[in-house]
Amino acid sequence: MTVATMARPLTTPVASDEALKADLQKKFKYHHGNLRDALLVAARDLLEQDGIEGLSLRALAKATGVTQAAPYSHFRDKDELLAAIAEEGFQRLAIQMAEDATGAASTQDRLKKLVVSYISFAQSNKALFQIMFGRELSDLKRFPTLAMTAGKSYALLSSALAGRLKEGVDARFLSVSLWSLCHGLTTLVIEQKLSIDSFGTASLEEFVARSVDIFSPQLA
Amino acid sequence: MTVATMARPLTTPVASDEALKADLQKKFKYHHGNLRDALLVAARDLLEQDGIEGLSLRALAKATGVTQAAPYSHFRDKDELLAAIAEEGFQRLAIQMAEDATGAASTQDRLKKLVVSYISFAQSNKALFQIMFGRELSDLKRFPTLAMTAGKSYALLSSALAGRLKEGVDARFLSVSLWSLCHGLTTLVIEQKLSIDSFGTASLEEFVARSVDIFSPQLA
DNA sequence: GCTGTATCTCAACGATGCCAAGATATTTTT
DNA sequence: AAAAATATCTTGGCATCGTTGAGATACAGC
Repeated sequence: MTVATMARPLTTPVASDEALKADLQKKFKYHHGNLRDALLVAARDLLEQDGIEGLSLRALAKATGVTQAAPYSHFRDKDELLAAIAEEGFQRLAIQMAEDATGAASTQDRLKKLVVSYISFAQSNKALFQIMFGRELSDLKRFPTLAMTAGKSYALLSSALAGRLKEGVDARFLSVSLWSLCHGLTTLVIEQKLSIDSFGTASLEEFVARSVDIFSPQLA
Repeated sequence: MTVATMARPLTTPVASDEALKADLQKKFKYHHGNLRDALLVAARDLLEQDGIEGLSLRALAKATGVTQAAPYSHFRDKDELLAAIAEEGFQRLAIQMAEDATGAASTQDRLKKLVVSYISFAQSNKALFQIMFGRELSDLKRFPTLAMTAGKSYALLSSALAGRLKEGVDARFLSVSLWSLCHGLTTLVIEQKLSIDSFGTASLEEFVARSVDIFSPQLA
């Protein structure tokens, strides 16, 4: 949350909520003046409130005080909007992970912190995470920058492992393996396929710690 | 595929495609006679052809030669249909996994075969798998049998580990951990978040084998 | 100031999930 | 066997959604 407002160098820059609100206070103009950003901000709010189902272009238009067709001046279709949202999400995820993992004592510790951060992000941004990794973005080829941005969080995991592996261990194999565990646990928790009662906030960290420990013998 | 036609003791029994086709050949009656099953079969076909987006109640109605509102005599809403589809999917998944893992030489071998079976199922039934584990089924409380059936495939993994752990290793922890890795890898592959070029059909099995080997030190 | 472009409104299309009322077949009851 | 009750399907319609085309209005560059 604060992460996003603090970190401004996004490829899809979004005005802070405060500045945006001031923008909306301006006397009504035929031209909104900042509709694209307003839509993205409204989308973030709508996602938090009503989840992924509540996010419709019409609802977004109404939230920004504009007619249904207006968004189409800034996004070719809904997918393009979702791609923008997802890309911002990937940026925030990578930033939060990097932040949360600073000052790690060891490679293992860094891995644990990265994974916990990943899961935490998903938990506090469930709908956003679903957009980022769901099947709403069908044509990945349409949004080439998306895949690149999405790779940043994986790169954090991957580079945390690089050069710290026991001889003979394939780096790519191990990082994909760990990412799979991380991502699988996340989606299962988010989608409530795991009885969460056995994972309190604290015990989830412990779970991650023990999981990463399984990978430790592969490290130098 | 053949698994489903061979194994008939499903909680939601579905007539075989052949028998169903014969059913449809019958002279048209005002009462369809077997609409519920026909809808589920048509849904399976539609899912394979057009994916999850193409699966609409209206398309299903048209496919079974019936008007839009007819399905509502058998399913309260779309979610109830999806739940039935998902439940059948979970049954098939568990059956296939059990089949594919028979005759395993060791615990490790059995685990590998179970995981590979899981991924294979998802690959050859992408849309179905998405329904099973996606967010379409919002209210899990509405379909209490679903969670139970869904647990069967996990139970296979879990019981393959039971009693074969090194002393001091928590069974639940390890099975959830392995399942997370399995499920995460699956969704990432399915959703094309992993560059698949590095995973041929053969090399994916090898990847799974190596992943399971990471867990081996935890086994007795 | 004029022109061109970007932005937004208006009205509409087709598709979707869903529902109420009625018609028709099947089952149950008498 | 006749009648009543129920299950199943049709008809017509509602609201919502993404999307589009035509036109109005503001803005930018000349």
